[in-house]
Amino acid sequence: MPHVSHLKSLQAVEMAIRTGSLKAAADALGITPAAVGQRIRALEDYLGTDLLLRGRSGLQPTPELERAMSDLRQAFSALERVTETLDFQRISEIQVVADPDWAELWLAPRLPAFREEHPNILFCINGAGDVPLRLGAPDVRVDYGDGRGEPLFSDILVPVTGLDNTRRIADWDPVLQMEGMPLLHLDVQRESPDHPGWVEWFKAFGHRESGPDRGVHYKHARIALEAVRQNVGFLVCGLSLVLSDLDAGSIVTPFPLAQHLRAPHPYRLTLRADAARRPQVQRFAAWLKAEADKTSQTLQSRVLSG
Amino acid sequence: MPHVSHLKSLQAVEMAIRTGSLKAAADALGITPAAVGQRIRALEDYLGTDLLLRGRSGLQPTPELERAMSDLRQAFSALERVTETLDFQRISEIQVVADPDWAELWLAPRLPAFREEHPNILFCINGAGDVPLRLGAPDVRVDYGDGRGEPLFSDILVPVTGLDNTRRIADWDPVLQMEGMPLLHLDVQRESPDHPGWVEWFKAFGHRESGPDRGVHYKHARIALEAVRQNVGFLVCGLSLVLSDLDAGSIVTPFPLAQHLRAPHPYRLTLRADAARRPQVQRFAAWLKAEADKTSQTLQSRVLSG
DNA sequence: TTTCTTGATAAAGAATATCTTTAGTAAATG
DNA sequence: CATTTACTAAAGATATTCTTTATCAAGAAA
Repeated sequence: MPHVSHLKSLQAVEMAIRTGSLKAAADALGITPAAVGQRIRALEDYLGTDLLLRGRSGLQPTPELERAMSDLRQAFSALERVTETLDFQRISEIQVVADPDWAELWLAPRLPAFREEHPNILFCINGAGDVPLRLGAPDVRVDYGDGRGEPLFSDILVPVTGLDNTRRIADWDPVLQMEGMPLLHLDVQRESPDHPGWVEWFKAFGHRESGPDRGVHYKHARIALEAVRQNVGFLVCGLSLVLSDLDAGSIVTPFPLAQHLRAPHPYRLTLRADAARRPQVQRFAAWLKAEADKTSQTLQSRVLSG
Repeated sequence: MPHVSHLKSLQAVEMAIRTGSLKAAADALGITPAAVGQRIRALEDYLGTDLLLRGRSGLQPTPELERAMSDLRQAFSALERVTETLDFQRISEIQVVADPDWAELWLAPRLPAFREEHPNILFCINGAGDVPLRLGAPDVRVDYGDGRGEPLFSDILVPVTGLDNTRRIADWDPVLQMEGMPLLHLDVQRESPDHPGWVEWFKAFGHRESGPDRGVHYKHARIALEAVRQNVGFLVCGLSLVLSDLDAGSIVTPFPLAQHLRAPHPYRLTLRADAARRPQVQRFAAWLKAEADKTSQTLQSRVLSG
């Protein structure tokens, strides 16, 4: 019983004939043209026969190969059905627990792009999503802090406000511009030194001397930002969480971005050891890191340019 | 267009189902059971689904795999037809030019074993064989001498004779036992100092003082050995060329093998650069070297043990 | 039961196969 | 002609794939 060898070579040959050129085959297979050529030549060497006529602009099977082409096509079309069948069934869910503000304001707007590419992957994020919460440790955690876990990115904290409020600043004291302005805070900003807020910002950059901790406190950044959009007041907030608002113009940064505080800690990613083996989780993690890198870049350039 | 990945894993899965066990699949594929398990698990990990139920004494496809099995079988049966078609066409001939005595007496008796394993490889050895001689340099050369080429083995030269002649020795002069005995020679032994014969042997070990170069001269060792078998006389000959005769008892070595001459040169193998790329030639060369090594071993142990 | 055998699995390192890179060639195109 | 395009060659880097070795579990035999 002759067992089949040179599977990848056969695949390359089939693809080369199907697409009509090594380059096109290479693209289809996600490798370089040189690699396709090598695969094919390996088989040709093994057989001691040429298989492809590399004619001018276009490939042709030699008579030897021609006799096998029908079965070859059939084989790979069957294999494609196999992978399609298997892939289709490969539903997978990922349980995510993350810092609530980050999940709502950074992850949520980015996730649809990932889900479009991976419709088989279902999510449960902080208990809500496609699938119900499961007991036990989540597959993926993203926490703000100095614990373990791979850093994703470190945020930049800046004052933000609604469109109308910027004008109000201009009308007031040119030095202590924020004096008397309505301040908004997050609960964590008074509860934890890891979350700098107005108090720290005024200390660093001035603009106000009295009652830096006065004003409304919100539990969730999303709610606070909603208030900001409605010109309720001024909030110190992670720049990464309002990038789309800034682009849309629904929120503005009233001060130069050079006047910012660095978040004391990064957001950190941890995978449950068990889950880290699943390719779906690996892909999600890789995507998270890539997106986080993009955000890092964006934060950098924003701070530098304005 | 989803291109097919994990080809080898799919092959392993198909074979495992077909044969009913990882071990059997491993044998069929010519690898170890552990490797089969790894291939399969790689795919299972990738998909995030189990594919095989490793039940007690027998494998079963999971429902997920079951849905793909039909196409999977079809794919690999088509691939087997492909390789059969291609393999069938893969006739290949190897042109060999070699020392005639070596070719007739060493290569010829060993070659059938190789040809059994490689029925697609046809030979033309010194102009004769499956296929006619072709013009130009041969694919493989085996020469005796000090030229270029990889040494195969160095021969050991000893006196040989037919069964009946051994008794005659015992009847004669206990010191100069060979005095008066009929000597056989090869043409090359008088024409070339690279081929020691009786003259050199007597000089080294005694047993005769007069007319060491007297007697019949043969062109081919094969003919000379035929005469030896018929008790025509005594011949100094490469031990490697008479191993099967010694085993069969049709020829004997009348003196202790310790009384031997070393051939001044080894047999040497050279491949035409062009031909060396062909896998068939590579396999033949590898086989030659392996057989030569065996012969080396055999010569060693014979000389030492008796 | 205990012991032996067989088949499957895990981990680690070795051996290959495979890919990318870089450079170079020949045909097609402007 | 000069340029582009597709393919090829060689070398080194990277990954996969395999073997080895040891262990485990289950069934067969003592």
